[in-house]
Amino acid sequence: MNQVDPCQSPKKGRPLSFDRDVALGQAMLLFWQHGYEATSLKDLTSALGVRPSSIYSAFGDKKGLFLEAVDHYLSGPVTSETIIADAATARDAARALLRAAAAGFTGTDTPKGCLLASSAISCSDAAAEVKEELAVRRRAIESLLRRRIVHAIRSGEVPAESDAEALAAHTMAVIQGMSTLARDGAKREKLLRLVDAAMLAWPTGVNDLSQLPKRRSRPV
Amino acid sequence: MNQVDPCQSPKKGRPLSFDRDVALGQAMLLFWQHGYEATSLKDLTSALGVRPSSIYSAFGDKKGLFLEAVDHYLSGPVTSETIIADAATARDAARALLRAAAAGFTGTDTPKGCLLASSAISCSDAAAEVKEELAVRRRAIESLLRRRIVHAIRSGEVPAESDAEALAAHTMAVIQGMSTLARDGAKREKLLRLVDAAMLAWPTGVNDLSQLPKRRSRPV
DNA sequence: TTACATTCCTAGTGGTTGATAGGAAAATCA
DNA sequence: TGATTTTCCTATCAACCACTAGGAATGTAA
Repeated sequence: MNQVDPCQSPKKGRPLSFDRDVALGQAMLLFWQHGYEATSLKDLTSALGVRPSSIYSAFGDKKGLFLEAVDHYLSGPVTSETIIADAATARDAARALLRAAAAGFTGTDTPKGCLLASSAISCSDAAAEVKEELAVRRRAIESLLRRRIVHAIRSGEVPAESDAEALAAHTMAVIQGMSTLARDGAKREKLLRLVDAAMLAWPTGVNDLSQLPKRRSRPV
Repeated sequence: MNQVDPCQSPKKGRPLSFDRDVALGQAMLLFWQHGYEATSLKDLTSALGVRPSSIYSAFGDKKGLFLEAVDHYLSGPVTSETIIADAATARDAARALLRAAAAGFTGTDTPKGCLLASSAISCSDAAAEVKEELAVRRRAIESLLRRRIVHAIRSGEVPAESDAEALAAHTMAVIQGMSTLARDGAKREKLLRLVDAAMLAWPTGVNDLSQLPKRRSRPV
């Protein structure tokens, strides 16, 4: 109780010589490009301009730095969660996710592909925990999308005979596959056409509310 | 000229103490599970029961062993090439590829996922050549499928307004995405339903010859 | 039996890995 | 100023990495 925000009262000892968020951004880019295990401490110290002991005192160990870099990657104004929550329909949610992925995986000033999808697909036994942490985050996005589709089926927005789990898994598979295609050199325009092809897997019947005229906010 | 098959005339020196194909199979399983860089020479020598010097004299170096293991992985009675060539339609080719992937990525006595899709997605600069070799093989499969679809469009089997490149890329993305899903624990039954969902992206109009009665081999 | 060709085994190479010990430096607080 | 707290820098650790030199072992050919 009576605990003050430590960010308002300056700490006592020697201040950090580097910006923690900037360092995380640099580390994120390195892990994004080369993956978790292939990014060495030497790579990190060189890019961040920070000595090893400072990294260890600030982030614990390499795994801690990586997981914070992943959170840095997943944070931001637009996330999978906000995309799914803000979409008008479940189908729009999937399409928005796919389009955001196509764009994000082919940025001009970032590595190609997806950090979440490519940085620890295969690894040594020593990095098994890191791999599982990424899997947890991937499954969380898939689960969120699946629940959105289930809700859409219950409300009649999506035909009842649709397979929510399969639709969500298909969307996630396309996202992760696009990461590899982007790393292999696929251009953004190709990925966007891939997205259009993938979206044909979604039912567009009479039950698709997005095809119907909008209901007025106040009934007449 | 007058060169005899060296396999028929036994070589002179001390014979190999191990079966080369068996060793390749073991190496393939290790690379399949842990990827290229995370599989160490120690792992290989332990599993293969072969000393380092023997590995290097037989396969050159780690990269040579890996690439031969990849060829071992891609060889076999059923390959992507045979699947695409044997399919009745382009749509059947894609579906057969996807189903074979779903089954192959969830084998009970093999690692989960796809060696081609997971063993060198991200790597250090030292392994860039290996990564590119895998990308070449992935692109070859995609190119084969795309040409099959282009041919199908020209023959009227697939609607003319279809995007062959996008359909092929979508199929490859789903395959690579299923590899990650399988590694994350997805069961075969789930992947097969994912395949059914993905195949809904294919046009099934009046131009789909697979929906029409088969033409007799001899015209009446 | 001898010569030769090839492989195997032992023991190591230099280099890199992630991580750390110990003391100097830089800030606040009294 | 002097005490305290925290971080930074130098130097280094043991373990592991892919890889190899050199000689013993094991086969064929004459």
